[in-house]
Amino acid sequence: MPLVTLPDGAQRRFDEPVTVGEVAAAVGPGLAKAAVAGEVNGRPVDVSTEIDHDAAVKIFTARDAEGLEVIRHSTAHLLAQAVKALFPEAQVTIGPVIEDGFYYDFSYERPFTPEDLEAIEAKMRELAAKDLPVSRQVMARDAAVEFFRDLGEAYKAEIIAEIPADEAITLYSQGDFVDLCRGPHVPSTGHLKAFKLTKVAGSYWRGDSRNEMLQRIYGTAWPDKKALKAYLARLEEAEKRDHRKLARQLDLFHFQEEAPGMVFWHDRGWTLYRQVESYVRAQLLRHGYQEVKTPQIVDRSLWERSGHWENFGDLIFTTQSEGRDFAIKPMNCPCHVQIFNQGLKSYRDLPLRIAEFGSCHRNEPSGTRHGLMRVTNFVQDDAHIFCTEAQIQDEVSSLIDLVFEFYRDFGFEDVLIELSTRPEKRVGSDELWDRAESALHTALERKELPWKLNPGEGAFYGPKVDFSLKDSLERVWQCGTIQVDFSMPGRLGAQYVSEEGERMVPVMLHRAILGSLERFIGVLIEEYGGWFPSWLAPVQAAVLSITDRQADFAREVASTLKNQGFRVITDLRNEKIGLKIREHTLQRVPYLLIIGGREVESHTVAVRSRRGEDLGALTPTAFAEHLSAEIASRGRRRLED
RNA sequence: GCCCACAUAGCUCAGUCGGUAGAGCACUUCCUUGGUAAGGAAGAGGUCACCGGUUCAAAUCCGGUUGUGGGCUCCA
Repeated sequence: MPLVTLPDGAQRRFDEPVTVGEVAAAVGPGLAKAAVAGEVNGRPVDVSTEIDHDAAVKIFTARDAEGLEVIRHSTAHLLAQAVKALFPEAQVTIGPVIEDGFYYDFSYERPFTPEDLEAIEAKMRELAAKDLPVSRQVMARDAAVEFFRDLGEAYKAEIIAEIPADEAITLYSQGDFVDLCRGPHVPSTGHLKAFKLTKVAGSYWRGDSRNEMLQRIYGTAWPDKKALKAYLARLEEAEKRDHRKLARQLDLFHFQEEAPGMVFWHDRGWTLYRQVESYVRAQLLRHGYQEVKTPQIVDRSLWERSGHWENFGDLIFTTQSEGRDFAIKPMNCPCHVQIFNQGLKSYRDLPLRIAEFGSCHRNEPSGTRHGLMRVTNFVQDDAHIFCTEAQIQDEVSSLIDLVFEFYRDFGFEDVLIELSTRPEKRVGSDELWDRAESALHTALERKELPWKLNPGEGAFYGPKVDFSLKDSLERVWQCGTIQVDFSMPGRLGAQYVSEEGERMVPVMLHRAILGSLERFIGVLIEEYGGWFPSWLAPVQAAVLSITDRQADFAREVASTLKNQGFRVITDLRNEKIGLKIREHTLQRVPYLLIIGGREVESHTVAVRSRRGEDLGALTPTAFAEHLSAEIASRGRRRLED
């Protein structure tokens, strides 16, 4: 006699065990038809799952996040079914749900072509239209291994063989296709109505580059056609914000073949870069940092002592001169230790914060470069904090605050935090790692921020907390990082004299907040879609004349504003005002100051925002005051408001 | 490094079956001095990424290299 409690608190008693689908039917026929999965006492289940005890039951449709996830998962199975139907030799491996969709990895003798993809998608539609029932069955592990081995599915058999022997395995089948799966799944393929295969790619079996390459097919799935269309439109919009595309349109920077992964910054891009740099520099001053500059090329022996040569030797650019081997600096920390090592330090000097806009070169594996996001030559807003073990907690804690202050000032709210712990290949004793990891862990816990654990992903010298931001296509890029390092100061001979007069080895915190200025600016460009707030905009105002007769006054207004430190250009060309407005608006210049006969007469400028708003006539002084206030508030207050 | 795709004028792109290349915008010159998102006319502009092969003939077919894009792996 199960008593079923629904999410709204309503209860229903059934005389006999019922399925989730029957519960849905009891609520209403519409729900029964739309149900794709359910939840019994918090456990995700199929619509066909039987309930024989009192239980809290939820029923999911395509409109629920949980239901959509089931749809995507089931669409991945549909994809596998279609591939097996068209390419019987292909072997299935795994097919998880990801953001906005799913993928499935296949082992096949050749890569799938775009034409294959079309054929597969057509087959998927055909199978969905047949509305094949999806059924679940339980099998003993060993039997399941044998079952898949007989089918010639070596990968599936390998996966199952790793599940404990006493665990029962669930299999889902639709038509003649059977797959290992925890479920739940939609009751029948007819529930899969809006999907599209998006791309083919290679991927390694078990994500290990030593393994064979599989063929991965990506797809997206939605509750209905309208949502699918909206998603595709959103993708298209996001592509317009691609920083590489905007770089060309806004004349920010370029790359060329002769210097792969190294930026040629144009005037406007470099202006943006300098604004970001000035912001950081001002913050360094406020927060007790020294700013230093260290050499670009340093004898290889220093990198051998620091351990970088051993760990990253193949990625370090080198150069020889007069029989000496130099490394082109791949990072700044060993150099900062050299500065620390000059003169004997006292515990009174700690914490000592050494910052640098450090230009680094790394010969990244080909295939990893990506616009500004992953480059060969980049500048870190790097700093190393030398401190005692007792000071770690406070330093890390204020660093986390600082990271969030920076990101907020640039307009980022969506920050992902990860704690990465000791990797297999590392230096330092386990006891040191315990202390370093717990320092970061405690700091995060005290902030009560959401964060994710990344076991084994730390640097070779210490654990780290990473802060990541997303680009326009929701790709995640690591920007900020805070790392605790008990090893390198000792390796490189850093010491200070303690209160007791003993020589001690300091702890070193590595930290970057923006990460690389290149990457950060890449994300920044996409975040704003090129519509930078005035404090960052490469050009803050353009003075446009209507005819030649206003040229002198226009020049005068521009030079007055420039003398006050504003970034202003003039456009005195013999062109119609409409064309000038169009061009500077497309360049996203925040304010257009238009000068015709009337303005010359009244000593004003007609102000137009890049959004097309007419802000009326202002004297140059009044405009300057407004713009100053807007810049000082970092865009939180706009002249247009 | 691995898998797939791509590389044609400054930009965005077309170029069929292998027969020495085309558009729009931008650029230059001239006309136009026009009040809030494209005024008009004319002109110039290409070793079809690079190297090699097949062919009477290659932007086009084949191989390689480099770069770029989408993923995978990596990222101190």
